[in-house]
Amino acid sequence: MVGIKDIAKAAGVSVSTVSNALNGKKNVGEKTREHILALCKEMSYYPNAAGKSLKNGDANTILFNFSDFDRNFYLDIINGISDYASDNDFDLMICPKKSCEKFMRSGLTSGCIVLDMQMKNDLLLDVASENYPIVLLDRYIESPYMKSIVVNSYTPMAELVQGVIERGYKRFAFLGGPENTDDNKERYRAFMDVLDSNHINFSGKNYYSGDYRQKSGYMAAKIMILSDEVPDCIVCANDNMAIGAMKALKEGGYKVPDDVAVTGFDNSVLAEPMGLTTVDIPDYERGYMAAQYLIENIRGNMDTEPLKISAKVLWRKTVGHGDSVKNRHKR
Amino acid sequence: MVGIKDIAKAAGVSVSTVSNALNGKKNVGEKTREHILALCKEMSYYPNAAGKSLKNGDANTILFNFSDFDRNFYLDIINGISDYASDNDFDLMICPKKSCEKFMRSGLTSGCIVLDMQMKNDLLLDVASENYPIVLLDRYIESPYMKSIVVNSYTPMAELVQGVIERGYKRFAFLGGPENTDDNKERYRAFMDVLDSNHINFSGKNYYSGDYRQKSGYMAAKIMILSDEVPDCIVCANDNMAIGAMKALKEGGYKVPDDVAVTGFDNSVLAEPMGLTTVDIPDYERGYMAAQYLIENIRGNMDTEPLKISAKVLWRKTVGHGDSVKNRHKR
DNA sequence: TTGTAAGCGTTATCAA
DNA sequence: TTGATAACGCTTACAA
Repeated sequence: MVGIKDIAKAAGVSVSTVSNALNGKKNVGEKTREHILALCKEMSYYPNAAGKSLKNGDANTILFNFSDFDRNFYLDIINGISDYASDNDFDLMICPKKSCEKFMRSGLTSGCIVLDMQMKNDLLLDVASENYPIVLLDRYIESPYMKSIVVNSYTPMAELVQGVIERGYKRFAFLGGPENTDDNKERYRAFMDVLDSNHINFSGKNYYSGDYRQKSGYMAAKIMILSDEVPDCIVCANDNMAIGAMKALKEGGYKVPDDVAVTGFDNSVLAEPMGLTTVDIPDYERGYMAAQYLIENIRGNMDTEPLKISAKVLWRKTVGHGDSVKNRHKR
Repeated sequence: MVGIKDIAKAAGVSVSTVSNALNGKKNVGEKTREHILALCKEMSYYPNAAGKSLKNGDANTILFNFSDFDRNFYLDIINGISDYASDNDFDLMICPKKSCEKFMRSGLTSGCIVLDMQMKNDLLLDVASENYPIVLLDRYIESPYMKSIVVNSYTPMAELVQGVIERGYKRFAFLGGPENTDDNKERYRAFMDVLDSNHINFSGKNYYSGDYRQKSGYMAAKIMILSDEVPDCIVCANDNMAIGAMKALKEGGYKVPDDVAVTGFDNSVLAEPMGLTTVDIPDYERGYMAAQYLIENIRGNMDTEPLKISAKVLWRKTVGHGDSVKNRHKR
């Protein structure tokens, strides 16, 4: 691999002059600079990042960590991060969980955006520091070096459930995600609060526990059908599970929304074409913001005030009018 | 950041002993080793990757490059790569186009899997070398240092079109992807060949050019409708465009498959829930294989024989029986 | 079994 | 305007 030395030799100057030329320092003659730059291009020289980072510790690279490959909104988030980072001359590295700790601690990156429940709190608390700020998505950890960006799930979920009730639906099931995640808890809390304030009873056996994947939604709905406990409306903690549930309902001969209404959360790529009523989370935007805060924090303007962003209910055709459901019960 | 020196000082030994202990060299006393390892854990020491890679050039990291954030099968591919890499003690770095060249040339990675049409041939030819093998997905470049893994689109597309014809469909439109991509060319070629061998005429005005995104499929179908050129069957070069086309058809009051049949390609997450007839490409598997070949090539067992992998037609409900379409024409 | 020292590619300091 | 040199954190001969 061609290094700075080779360029120096070819140009007949010292390595420091080459380095200065490349980094836009002004202590180098115009002619020399041009000559050097031309040579670099010609010999296709690229600075070795390891040497660079070793010397000045400054990586100008941010890390994004994720690992649940089923949740395809990641691509939008990455897109947002990527845009902001490259506008600010930061490189972006993306890592699945397995390699992530290494890259966080290796000095190759100057900060990290974390969206992965598998990353343990202890680890993050240990890694985060003055010189290695972290931005958390969908999660909160108290630390002077971590900023949280969390979607306010409560408000839109409350609006959604209230709207469903107003449309005449009465008997609910809730299909939850992983129980340890903050977003699932919040979505469920909103659901319960609205039912309470409408004096609608909800018994624990109508809570079904899933993992945000289609299959778990499918299984949950299968169980409802087999045990003859199909409700008026299945409120799901995300779209994937809602899609899974719809599939099972269809197989079981139930019509959505005539027999059962279904709601999701996320507005994933599937939601719009399937007509799923759901909540839209601005993924590109939160990726962009995450990168923005991270880079500011790296630059020393530490801001770790937790941030809530808002999301919007999208009414689509998987929720109709409860009346039709009532008719079903009558017959 | 705690470095090897700090550990050495704390353990009362030299840095080389620490290094030897960490790298499992046998010239270290049992007691010393244990003591050192314990200290590393305690002080949460992690080797600095820059120093390491600078010294021995050997990064044990592979790079995956992509950038079209709309194509969500990437996640499956990444999953496959990630699994093979971590089973073989390689780290995985993922990069959008913008940062990719830097990471290829930085010495931080020892090889790259490329799935991004925006990466120019010239660049790849320049980067690839004995010490930096590349695996290309969906693309072929002649080079002693690059291996291609390409999906055989021809056979399944031919099978698909033949099947559609046998079901009674006669008038076709083709909705193509980016014209410069090999996979689009091959899909179109198969389509044409089968039409030819069935003596079905196809006029150029029924070729619509898209970019693999939903919107372009939507626009194309809108145009068909507005110009009253709706065919019996729209064969699309990928699923996204097929979904877009279906949306436009629906809005225009056309029923799939009763009025028009639609086929896709990719078996994306959308295909199954929407009942789209398509071709399934084993994404996880090809990611896995790409990682496998790349790592073998890095290890010096260079194999650059281009590889074709096969894909399978999945018949679903967006293709019915051409008879119903014929009825429509009669009325 | 352990320590010393050189060197990987870069940049910063200081001297020429 | 340029060049020599030290330093970054690590590994590896080689010496002790």
